[in-house]
Amino acid sequence: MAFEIRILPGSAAPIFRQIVDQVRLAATTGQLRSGEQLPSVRALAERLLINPNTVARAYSELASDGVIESQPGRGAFVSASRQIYTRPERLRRIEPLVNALITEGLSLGFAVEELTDAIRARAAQVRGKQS
Amino acid sequence: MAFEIRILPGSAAPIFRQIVDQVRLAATTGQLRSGEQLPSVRALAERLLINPNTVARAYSELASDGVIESQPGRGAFVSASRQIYTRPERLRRIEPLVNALITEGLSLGFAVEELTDAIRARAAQVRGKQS
Amino acid sequence: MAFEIRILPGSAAPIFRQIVDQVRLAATTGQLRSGEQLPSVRALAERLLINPNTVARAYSELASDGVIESQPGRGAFVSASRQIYTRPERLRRIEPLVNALITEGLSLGFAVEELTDAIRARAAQVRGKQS
Amino acid sequence: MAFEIRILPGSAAPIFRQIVDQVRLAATTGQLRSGEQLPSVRALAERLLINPNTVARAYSELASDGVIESQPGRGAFVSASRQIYTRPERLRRIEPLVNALITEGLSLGFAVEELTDAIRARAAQVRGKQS
DNA sequence: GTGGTCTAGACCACG
DNA sequence: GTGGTCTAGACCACC
Repeated sequence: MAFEIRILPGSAAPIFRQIVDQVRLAATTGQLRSGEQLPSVRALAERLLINPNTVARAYSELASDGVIESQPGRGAFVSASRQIYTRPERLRRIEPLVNALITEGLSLGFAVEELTDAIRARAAQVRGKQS
Repeated sequence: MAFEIRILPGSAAPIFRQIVDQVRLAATTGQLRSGEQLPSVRALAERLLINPNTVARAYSELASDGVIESQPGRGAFVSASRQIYTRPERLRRIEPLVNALITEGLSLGFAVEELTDAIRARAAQVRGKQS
Repeated sequence: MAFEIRILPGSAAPIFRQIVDQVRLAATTGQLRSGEQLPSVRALAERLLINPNTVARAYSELASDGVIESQPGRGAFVSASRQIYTRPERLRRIEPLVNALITEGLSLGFAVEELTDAIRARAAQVRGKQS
Repeated sequence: MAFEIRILPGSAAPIFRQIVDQVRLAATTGQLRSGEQLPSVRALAERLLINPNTVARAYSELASDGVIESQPGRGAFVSASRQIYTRPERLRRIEPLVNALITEGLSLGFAVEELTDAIRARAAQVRGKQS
């Protein structure tokens, strides 16, 4: 598997959130294929040197979001990809992040073009990892 | 004053952060002019039905960010706008918001162009409030 | 750790400011190394016999100044040192202290050379603590 | 009189402190001569557009410091200049300002030479006003 | 255990 | 009246 979950120790984001985000993104971009098996809670916790509860919480959130399916005793598997949110719901979910970027960005003195450029650059980076 | 601070009770953002963000954005877009006086700590607390300490904390953060100047015994006033952070620091501060938008946006199934369009649209809205 | 925060009860400086200044200076001189963990909010409050909120406020200011990074649930750690303010902003921040020293110093009858000597002597002392 | 007290409205220093400092400095540098009469409390308050209580407080502090002598009904006069503090006392009084400048200056990334240069430059400015 | 936020209420300096 | 500081005590999210 080319896909490796990584925890950034200096990050402000909580560890369980980092795991959730990485798996969700990988599943969306195709880095993780539908049906693929994730490492077990215990194995991942050991590899990342973190508390198993933290991994369990991440998997639980992923399962309730429909990204993975946990089959007790067998493991966790990537779900068949599907749009789970309607377009209005997706807009509702992205809006606060757009607002935060605008507020912080303009206050820091960035031009709108600099922000959109940064988005494109970062997106290219992320997509580049796609296998 | 056309400018009114509003607290959204259901918001994930803490109250003091909502105040800071609204004042910063208003100062950036020119809705609040340099030299203009803000409502007093106690007055704003009363209007928003929150504790004066919460407002004081917001004002204190705005002062250390150079957005306002607090003059004990006199009041709080909007500063002349200036760039206080170095470019690397500004990039460092905007980066997590760019990452969050990309991660969440792509996971939700948005195309990169949809995200940059949303940024531009929201920025135009915000700038439109400028008096 | 050779580094010990101390509160001077008779000092004009507020408690949270004394903490901020001591940590900032220690981080600058290398007495506190990048990555090093600070005492927890509660532990330091207990040791200094002050309210945890006061320590929390000091840590929060240090974090927004880029001196430390607070990781909820993990602790507070010294950041890699970096220049976060533009040169005009740095001058703006040092100016009132220069003015205060000049005004008070000359009024007390010190010659300018005596003041610069005192600066150099004190700086040497401070740097000497470097490990 | 070449000497004019000026209040900087944007300054963080309290108004009474600004008055005290300017008078003390002027008396030390000879801009105000021994025996010279100061404006009356009411007159100064009117000219500076501030509360008479504030001027009265400044004069009272100056009088208790021996810089001026208030003669009820006649006005306030600059005292004969004299060293009122012993050298150890003068050092004791200047020390916290030296420490503050070092702490803030080094934390901001200034070199010691930059600080002493700033002191010299500012002192030259102040002395230049001398009549 | 960790840090973060909020409330309530007190006291101070300044104008 | 203004803002600034501190205490006490509560609740939350995260590990």
